[in-house]
Amino acid sequence: MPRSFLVKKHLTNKKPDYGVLDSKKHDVIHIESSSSKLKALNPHGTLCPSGLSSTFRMNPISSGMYVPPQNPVLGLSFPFPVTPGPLPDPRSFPLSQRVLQDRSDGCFDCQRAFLSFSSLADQRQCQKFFICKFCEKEYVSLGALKMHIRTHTLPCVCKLCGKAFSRPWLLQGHIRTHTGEKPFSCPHCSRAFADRSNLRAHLQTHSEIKKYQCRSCFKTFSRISLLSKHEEAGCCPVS
DNA sequence: CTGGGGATGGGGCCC
DNA sequence: GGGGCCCCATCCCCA
Repeated sequence: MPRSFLVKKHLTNKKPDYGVLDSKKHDVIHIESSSSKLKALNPHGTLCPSGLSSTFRMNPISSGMYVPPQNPVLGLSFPFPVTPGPLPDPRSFPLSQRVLQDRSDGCFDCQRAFLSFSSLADQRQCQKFFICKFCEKEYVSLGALKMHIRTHTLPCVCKLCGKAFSRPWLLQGHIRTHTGEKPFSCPHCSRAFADRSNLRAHLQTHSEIKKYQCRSCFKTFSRISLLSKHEEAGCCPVS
């Protein structure tokens, strides 16, 4: 359920070793482009001896993508599309790749590796990140991090069954499963729900035109999950 | 297999 | 900065 633009998630299964990062600041590699040519620079701005040919290799799985060897500090790879001429705006990348682009937009004051194109160098900015000590997720604000940490500490405990939740209102919703309280009523039928989101999903069942439509057969569905199942069944091959 | 309800998770926004 | 709420998403289960 990757939805947030704030949380930084690791694209690869291998997580970065921040301890190593802290101790080997000088090993961070800065990768730049010159037109369509790529070169690897060290933090001092000088060309890495290995140069492009030994720094990048073609991804055997995804043609058209260059996948550099894992960053020696972060243990991460930085895949990005290869396009001759002007390089694309990273914001146009799929979110999964944009996360890595965002991650790379730090500076050496932050002791973070970064990956950028020279055409976008002026867009680079110093940006602090707040890292969860439990799972290493990164957040752009301390408040967001504190909120996230609650998902680990689970401070809200149900007195009736002992189940713990990260937020008071999650506990409140859970308590309704004990009390049977259903404050959210459907205006079209007699049904009532304990959760507003579930009422919203229910309201879709009253609508002739559902929110989610198949691109192939134009059949509509009340939930994205139902549409996904429909597409996976083969009605709407992904173009 | 499909559609829908129940329960829950998590980031964002507002006060 | 914290709490409450919103919205979206997902998983599980059942008819």
